Amino acid sequence: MYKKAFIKDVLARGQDLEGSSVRICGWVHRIRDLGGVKFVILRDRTGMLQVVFKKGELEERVLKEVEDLREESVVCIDGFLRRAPTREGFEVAASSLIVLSKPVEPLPLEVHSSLKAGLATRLRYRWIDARNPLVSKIFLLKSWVARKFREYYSSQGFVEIFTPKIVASGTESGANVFPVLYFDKVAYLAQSPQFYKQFAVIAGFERVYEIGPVFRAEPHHTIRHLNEYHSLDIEVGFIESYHDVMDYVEGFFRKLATDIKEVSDILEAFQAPEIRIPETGIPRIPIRRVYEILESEYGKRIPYGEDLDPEAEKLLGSYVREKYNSDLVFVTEYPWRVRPFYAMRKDDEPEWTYSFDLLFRGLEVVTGGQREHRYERLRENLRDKGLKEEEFQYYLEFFKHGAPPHGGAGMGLERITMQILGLQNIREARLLPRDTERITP
RNA sequence: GCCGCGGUAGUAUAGCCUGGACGAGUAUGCGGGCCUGUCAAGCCCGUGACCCGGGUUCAAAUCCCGGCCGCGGCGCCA
Repeated sequence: MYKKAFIKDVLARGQDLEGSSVRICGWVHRIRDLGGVKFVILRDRTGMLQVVFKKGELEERVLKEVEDLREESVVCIDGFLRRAPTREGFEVAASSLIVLSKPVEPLPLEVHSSLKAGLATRLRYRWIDARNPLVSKIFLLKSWVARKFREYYSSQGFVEIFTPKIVASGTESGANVFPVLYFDKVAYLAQSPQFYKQFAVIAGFERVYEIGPVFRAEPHHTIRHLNEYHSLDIEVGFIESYHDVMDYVEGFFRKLATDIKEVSDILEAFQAPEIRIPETGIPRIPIRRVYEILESEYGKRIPYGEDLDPEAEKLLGSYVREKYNSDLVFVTEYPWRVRPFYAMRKDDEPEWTYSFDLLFRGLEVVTGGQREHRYERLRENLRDKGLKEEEFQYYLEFFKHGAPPHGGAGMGLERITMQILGLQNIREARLLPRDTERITP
């Protein structure tokens, strides 16, 4: 290994290391060449540190080599750490330089100002864009959210599962799936692990979670949709009502809210506020009540029994922010006509379902609910939706041999990341986004 | 899928409405030079662009049509 320490760790031990020799490796962020003294700002994943090459302090030969450096050259530098009036309080007085790689052509994007470029350009040259410390922080946060997800659900007795992404049919109508050639058959990329996480519960694992890619063939042109994204999925058996599912979702968001201090540096960089959840819990408002609130508070009319549109979600977001001091709100009991066939309908009001969405700062980030686990009811639901039973035969079979009452939720990892940081476009939260036109790099 | 806006050096922009000194400006990058304490280093010299195709016109970066691409709104969703 060329590299022993990250810059952040060197700086953290600055007191102890002062005067002793260190090696740091990374990318050349900036070069300030004053002739007899040359400053190189070296950057790695964890931070930046100034390196000084000074005439009289090192061999002439090394000083010459520095003149060949370009921004984004990859180097290792040996030197000793000393105090200096830099932002970090320290600098490395270089004694030698190892050049591991040098750009073969001018950079199409400048790392330090990449955010001034258009998103299309940045994504085209994402390997350079992502070196921008602010950009990389998005993915450090995303990684953190995924880790918290695993931590939380593991601690609640959930088992991580890994389900197929090549499937025989869509989970609903099949209209928005990507077909793939599977030997001599047509298969599809999974639009959701829905059926298989239910399968896992029924197969006896009781509580399961999965982090995996999902694929949506919708030709949307918005700042909140991707054709490939990562879904945080849970499914849990032996629930008494869909409120049990919401409790588990709420538990995860509470963990995010309380542990967010671990990544406060990232939040600060984005000037993002902490996540507000009231002591009394995330409000749970039936959609029929939401219609009333929207109408009376904002004069916004949603046809009774229809889904909320993006404007309605934003309005509701600011409503709960003011009324409950909450960044989050559950909208519950969605109409049967806008929910999939596997949703459980209310016992007394079959036109409404035991389902919910979770809105985070006015954007839908989670969908969930109780599933219909009763074989005959499930068949009825299919009929009601005008779907052909044959097409869901393999799914229906799961329910023939003992299925506990269960429910679950799917959460959009990129949407959660986007909302925590206040990103303006979901593509920012995906290293290599797939959208209607973009399949490279 | 429907609708709207846009495409100028590597990057980001000015110019377009009102066609003509636009021979396309500026910043940054890139190439070169000066400089021993910079920190968005500075200063000097150089380099480099009107998306593609067609049309209107004496004349098109500018107006019109088509295509491709980009951005966004809606629908759908996480």
